[in-house]
This record gives sequence, C-alpha cells and structure tokens, in this order.
Amino acid sequence: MAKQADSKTRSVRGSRTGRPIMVLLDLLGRRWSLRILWELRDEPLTSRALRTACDDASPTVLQARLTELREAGFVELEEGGGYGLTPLGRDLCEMVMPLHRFAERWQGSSPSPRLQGEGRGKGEPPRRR
Amino acid sequence: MAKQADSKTRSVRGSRTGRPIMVLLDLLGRRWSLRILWELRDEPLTSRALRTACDDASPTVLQARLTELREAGFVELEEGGGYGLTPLGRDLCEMVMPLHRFAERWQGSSPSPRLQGEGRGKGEPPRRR
DNA sequence: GCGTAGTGCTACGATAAATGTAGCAAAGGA
DNA sequence: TCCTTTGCTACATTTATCGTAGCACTACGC
Repeated sequence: MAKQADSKTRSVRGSRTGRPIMVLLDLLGRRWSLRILWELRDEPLTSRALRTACDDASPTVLQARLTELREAGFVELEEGGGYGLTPLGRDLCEMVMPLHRFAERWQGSSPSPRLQGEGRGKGEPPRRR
Repeated sequence: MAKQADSKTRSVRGSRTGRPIMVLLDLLGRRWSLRILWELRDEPLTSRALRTACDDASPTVLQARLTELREAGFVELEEGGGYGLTPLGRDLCEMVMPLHRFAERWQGSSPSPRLQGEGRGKGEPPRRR
C-alpha cells in the first residue's frame, strides 16, 4: 500500500486517467463503499452501529472507507456523533437505491445456474479465512 | 427479521445475510466490476480490448470478474467473440449510467479535496469531534 | 474525585485478493 | 506453413482486507 499520506500520486487505484467517472467507479468499487452508503440511507449511524450493520466488518477498512467517503464529500461526521450522508451523498445514494428493486428481480428471475444453486444445497459455504 | 436462507442465496464474500441487495452490492463492490459494466455499455468488447479499456488491469482479476458477472447473468460471451451485456446486464447498466453525470458534477464542484493528488492527513489535520 | 460505558479511531499480525509478467491451446488469415 | 488474435491460466510479488485488541476522549452516575 502506498505509505498512506506521502505519495502525491495517490490517484485512486486503477483510475489513472483522472476522468471523474473512473474515479467514482473506482471509489465505489472498493469493499464496503456501496454498503456504507446503503446503510446510511435512512439515518446517521455511529461508527459502531455502522459496523454492526455492515456484517461486523473490520473497523480498519470501515474507517478507511469512511475517511475516503468523507474526503469525497459523501459522508460527514454529525454534530451529535455518528456518520451521516451529506446532501451530495444523498444524491449519490438515490442512484444506489434502484439497485434494491433490481436485486429482488434479479434473484427472483433465476438468471444463472451458478451464484445460487450449484448443487451446494443450502446454507452458507464456510467462509474460511 | 426473516431469514430467507433459501437456495437462491450464495454468499458472495462479505454478504452473509443473503439478502439480494447485499449480494448485489458486494458483487458490484469488487474491483473492476462496475468498470466492466461501464466499458461494455455501448458495444461488446473482446477480452483484450476490455483489458485495454480497463487501464490494463491484470487479466487474472478481469477473468475472475468476467466469470462472476457471467454467472450472475449480466455479461455473456458473444457468438462472434467478445463480451457483451445481457438484457439483464443492460438493465443494471442503466442504473450505473447516471453516475456519469453525477461524477461530472461531483468533481466540478467538489467540496472536499479530490481523491487524487494530496494524500490525507496533511491537509486536514485535527479532526475534533 | 472515581468508575463505567459509549464514542471515533488505530496497531498489528494473519489471510485473502489483486497485480504484473509470461505463457498456453485453439481458431482463423495469408 | 507462419503469423496473429482469441479466451484464458500459472505463478510470484504486492496490496487490500480481516480480526482482535486497544487507545484517547467524553458523558454520565455515584
């Protein structure tokens, strides 16, 4: 990882072109970014509540994402504590919302053999680490 | 909370809940997933053309994402060669498109330091809470 | 004062994922 | 035949994320 603070070439990972859409796609394409926006859609959450909402993701990444999203102007630390969406973040969230309906339809319409059945029966494959 | 653990859900990395939206957010939250959808928005591309379009990302991940997106039913291998969006994938892409306009607006009037150039930590010191 | 509990946030080793380079077999075209 | 392009993979290195623990600070109650 870049030394986290010194490198000026800290362009967002894969987006070396600098085109805004690429920067945005790359930012949102990191783990928990979309999820954080999603979980904050209704109301602000404290860092710990957010962590709980996000499947108990490790605080390390969550803080990293939170910092990035704050720098991007999508999320802010509220007065009374807790993280909330900025007006800009709320606009962005509006574009993520339709995914909910899409996801329902997607799962409902059995698009592909893998990703769902795969002869695995039910339950969760052990997410080994 | 209803636990819908039917056969339709397979864990995709962090999404242990199995709720479709989580599965989708997690799938799209992987590196190059959104970018791939974006690059295929107009026309099918060969794997190598896609790689070029994606900032020369390593073929390893690209193939992995491509496989996942194919299994999800968003992308398919065309007859004459090359990857293209399925009708379902096109629907999904429709939701990613508005991000373009948003991204322009975002970077145009960015309230916070842009994510490229300027690491964090120096320009924004104390963060009183 | 003191203790307890809640915040946001960080350190650090371990593990999973992505990168970069190289290469493969198959399907054409000249 | 040689040459090119296709989709795809191996492998070692680097990067990102995980999981656990803990810090400093603040706001309470006692």
